[in-house]
Amino acid sequence: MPPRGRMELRRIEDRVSRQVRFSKRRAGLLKKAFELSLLCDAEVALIIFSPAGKLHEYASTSIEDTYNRYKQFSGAGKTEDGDRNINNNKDGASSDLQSTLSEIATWSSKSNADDSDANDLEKLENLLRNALRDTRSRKVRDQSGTVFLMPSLSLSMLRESKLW
Amino acid sequence: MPPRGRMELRRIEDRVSRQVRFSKRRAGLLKKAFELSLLCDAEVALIIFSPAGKLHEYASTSIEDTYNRYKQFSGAGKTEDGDRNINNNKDGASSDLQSTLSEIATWSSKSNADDSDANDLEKLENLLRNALRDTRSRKVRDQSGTVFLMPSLSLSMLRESKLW
DNA sequence: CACCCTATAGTTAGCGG
DNA sequence: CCCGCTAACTATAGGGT
Repeated sequence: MPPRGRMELRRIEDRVSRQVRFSKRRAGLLKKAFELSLLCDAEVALIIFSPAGKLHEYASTSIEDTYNRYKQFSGAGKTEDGDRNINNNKDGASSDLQSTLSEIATWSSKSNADDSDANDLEKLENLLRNALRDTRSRKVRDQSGTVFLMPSLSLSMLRESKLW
Repeated sequence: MPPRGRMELRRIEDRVSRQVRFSKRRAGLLKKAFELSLLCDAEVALIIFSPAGKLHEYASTSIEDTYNRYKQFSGAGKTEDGDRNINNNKDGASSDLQSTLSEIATWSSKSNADDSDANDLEKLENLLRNALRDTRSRKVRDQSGTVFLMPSLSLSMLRESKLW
């Protein structure tokens, strides 16, 4: 019944309606931002001020960090490519564990893990999950160039366990 | 064909697929951000760094202005309470999480995660598993099977998430 | 503001160019 | 990367509680 006609793309005049729409769309936007960062391994920072002046935010790492990175970027040329691969690996996946661990390190340094809200907790959980998966799937090459998988615990095994 | 099965809410492993999805979802997110600001007269700032490190942004006014407004705000009228009680542990398990995270942080700072041997990797894996277990122990399931988090701040988003 | 509900507009995964 | 396509999923307007 609702989205029956096409939505008009212009400011909603009715204050009540505008506020309601804001709440719903804000939630949707935050969710999308979260999904983008998680699914695509992107760094996202989102700041929203409601028409009433209330602050809402989302950050895959932290608003400050991302803003600083933004400033550096826009200050220099925007054409530079990946600056996140400190140790330039050929397969790219190798640096993921490292960056994930860095995120966890940053997270833990916030030192409020015990009082975190649902958002933060979920974020942490995903970081841990990713890191765990990376440790398991990590490929290692010995001197002869042979590739083998690092240790233990298969995914299916973990999935069956009570941990998951 | 397209979204045939349900989307799994976790990092996309395939690099090509991840990049493609990033492009599409980035466009969608930017559009949503624009619509929110226009329809609801909200001030929105959005910064996105692609997994490859490329910058994308949207701002209803300007990134700088909105960030400055954000900085003034942070500390005052935020909707979430900050980390004022750093040492407010509710139980013993909480501090375990914290200390585990610290270990992981230390571990990551060794900066050779990619080249570590099997023993170290296994150690890391155990740390991650413990931390993950701790985060999960905070989740509660009611009689209807609905899952929610102990530290409140309800999030319908989380409830609908396929992560749980 | 929170939720719930429903019909429908909008978004998008996976492919092919 | 962009563009198009289609099926299938998601977000959401409007209304009620």
